[in-house]
Amino acid sequence: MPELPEVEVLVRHLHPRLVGEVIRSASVTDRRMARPTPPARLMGFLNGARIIHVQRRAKFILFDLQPAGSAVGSTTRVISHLGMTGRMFLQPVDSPLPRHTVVHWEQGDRRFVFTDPRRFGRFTLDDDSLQNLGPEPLDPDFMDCDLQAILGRSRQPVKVRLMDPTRIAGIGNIYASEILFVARIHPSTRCCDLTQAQGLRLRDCIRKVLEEAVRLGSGLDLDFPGGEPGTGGVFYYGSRGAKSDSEAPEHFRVYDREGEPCRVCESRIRREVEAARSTFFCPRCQPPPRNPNST
DNA sequence: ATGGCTGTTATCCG
DNA sequence: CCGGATAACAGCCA
Repeated sequence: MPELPEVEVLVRHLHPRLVGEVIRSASVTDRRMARPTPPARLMGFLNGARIIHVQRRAKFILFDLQPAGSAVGSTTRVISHLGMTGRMFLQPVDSPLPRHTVVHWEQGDRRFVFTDPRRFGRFTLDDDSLQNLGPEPLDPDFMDCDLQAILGRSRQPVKVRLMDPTRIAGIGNIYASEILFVARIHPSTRCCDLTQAQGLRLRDCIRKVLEEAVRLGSGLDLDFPGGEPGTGGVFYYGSRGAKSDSEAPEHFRVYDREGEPCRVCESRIRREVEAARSTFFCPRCQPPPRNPNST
């Protein structure tokens, strides 16, 4: 369940371990992940390339590579996405290749591995997905943006729009619910009915909730003793997928807590479906919007 | 055991 | 153009 915070934590983990390394024996085993780039072309770029930079944009992970034999300063960018089930980690080169490995290479004495059982992810040279992304919630100037203007005067529920990457980058299904709870805004509130105060509060809560999640995730050890997640540390720190509390440092406020007591007022958390996605909220802390015509 | 649910996003419709 | 539905897929849980 990688959303912005998980991807941010992963990138902070990978950056110092990858930058400066030279890629050997790269293999891209799934052409759907690489589409529309032919896997052979991608492997050609990877082999012998030096990793110059690893960064996050929205939920995308960008690898800037200096291909073998090319001048210093000329880089090629690989755009990757974890989809719903993607994982990236390093393992000893003599470890068995995990199931569902879609990309792997050797660097130094370790192997970089990208696994994705559901194969909703990407690993490609095609940068189209980067063209229409909204502002980054963790950028300093995000706190100056006019969120009401960004969301627009749409009748669409605010929860659905929060998850629209062309409006704001990086908010997925889990954090959309979490953010609206902290902002005390009902998820089905139409964007056009948001008050100015709600717009300001929502912007501040987006930042606050995502920053907090990054901070929680930053304490995790992503070096897995056996070379594979689940054998030691953890990558996903959501409520699903965690085998124990120690593997789930994050306690969601509302997500996946239907029927459980609100941590603020003890009302039962409710689940509703917006645009075919589960949405969780507290009916008391997040009252439905008053009909704007009634006053 | 079967079927319904799941993190994302691109693409298809009306 | 907008918004809703669907598809891509495997695993997990009831």
